[in-house]
Amino acid sequence: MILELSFTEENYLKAIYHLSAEGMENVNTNSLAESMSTTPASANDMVKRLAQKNLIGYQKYKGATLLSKGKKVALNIIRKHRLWEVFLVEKLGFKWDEVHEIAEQLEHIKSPNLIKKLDKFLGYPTMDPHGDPIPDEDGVMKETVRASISNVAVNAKGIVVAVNNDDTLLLQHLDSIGIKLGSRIHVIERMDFDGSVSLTIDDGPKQFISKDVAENLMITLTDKK
Amino acid sequence: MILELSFTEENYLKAIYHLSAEGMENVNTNSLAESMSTTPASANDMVKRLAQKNLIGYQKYKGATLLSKGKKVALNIIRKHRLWEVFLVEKLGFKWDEVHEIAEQLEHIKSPNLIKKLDKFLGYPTMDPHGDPIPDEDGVMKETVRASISNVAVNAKGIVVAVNNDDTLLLQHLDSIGIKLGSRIHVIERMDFDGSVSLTIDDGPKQFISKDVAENLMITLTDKK
DNA sequence: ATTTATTTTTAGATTAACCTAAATATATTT
DNA sequence: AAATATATTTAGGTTAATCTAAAAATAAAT
Repeated sequence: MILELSFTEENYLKAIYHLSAEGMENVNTNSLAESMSTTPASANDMVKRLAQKNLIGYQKYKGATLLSKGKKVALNIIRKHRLWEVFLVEKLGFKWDEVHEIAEQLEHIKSPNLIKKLDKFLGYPTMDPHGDPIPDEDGVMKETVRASISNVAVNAKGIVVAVNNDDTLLLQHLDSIGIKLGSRIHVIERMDFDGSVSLTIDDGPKQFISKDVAENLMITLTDKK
Repeated sequence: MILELSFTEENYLKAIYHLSAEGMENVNTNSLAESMSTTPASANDMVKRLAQKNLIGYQKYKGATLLSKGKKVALNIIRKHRLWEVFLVEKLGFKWDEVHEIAEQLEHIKSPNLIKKLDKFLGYPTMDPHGDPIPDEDGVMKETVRASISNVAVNAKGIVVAVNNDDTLLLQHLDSIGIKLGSRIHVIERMDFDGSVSLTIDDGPKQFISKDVAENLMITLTDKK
């Protein structure tokens, strides 16, 4: 049987997934309603509907949990969302912080073939522009590791997700060499004697940063397995 | 005021546009219902709704016509549809006859900025993979001219929309040199003494076709103005 | 010019997704 | 363990988009 879900149903499943991932064992009605910007009554209606379709488990007053079917749907939506974000940033030139809204729409386009081809077109990325991992077709995500550039292996690729220091001079320096949140980093070499690092930023020319800068730059990378 | 239309409303406006373009002065309820694969009662409901929003003109028993506001919306949807089709074919490698369904979904994504950037990414195309013209941001379409390759100017670019002959040998020949409906043709040279033509197919290597073949191949091209 | 056929409209229902307000459970305090 | 607070559910209603069946208007045919 082909499972035809509405945009709303898909969004609820996604919200339940995210709340679960944040540690909520049983997703309660109020959190879900808040996360969906709606009323508890509406969320409750939807929870009943999704439970009846065997996408989530639910008992009165006990909250909701994704069942395998629902989890698969949620991860597929997240996969689509993140792939589209990569497309918007890398192909269309959007900034990493402009793409969420648009991806929220694109994630509901129904065509497995489209996503296969998009994935290929993008070079099978494993991470979105925010540094979050992209689930594969079976819903499997590579673990995301967050580390300072001074600690990652040579040849590592990752995305800048934080700067551990709000020193104006550092921020200005980063700006001048073109590093910002969302920048794609490829670490090329680390000099032993002073800990400085050579790397590329968004596939640009090779650049050098000092140990001091490297230590303050956090990137996420996807670990094998 | 920001005009927020549902997918359904957008689809009805598009259908009314297409029926009008096919020569129907006042779009009647039955045709509209058929074109939307729904009942006359439903089409009638929607016509009333669209008329109330000043998108179409409508009088009982007299059918519907697009008003300027509605026409603008319709042309914008068509613009988005056709740009997405170009993307699907040229960037993702879909066949020209596989993209309609997906573009029907993508055309409803709301983000003017997205379409601007997509248009740029695609190199500001003026024609979709079926040879239909793409309206610009103001809803203006270049006229589409349909002509045999033996008649078009040297340097013309167009899309194969018909083969004026169903001779099996011709069709096999076209197949062997890689010409099919939807192929992008760039005419490079025409030899005066025998009427043969050199051209590229989908930006491939230069190829030659005889006068006989050229005469039977119809392409569309967009005319200046 | 009636009759017949077709088209269009209305009336009345249904379903998904929402809402508010009230009722009921569960949790937390005292 | 009562009382109070919070969370959850139910009851009842709304709107968009659909439907079927019947009524009304227009068009076509005899």
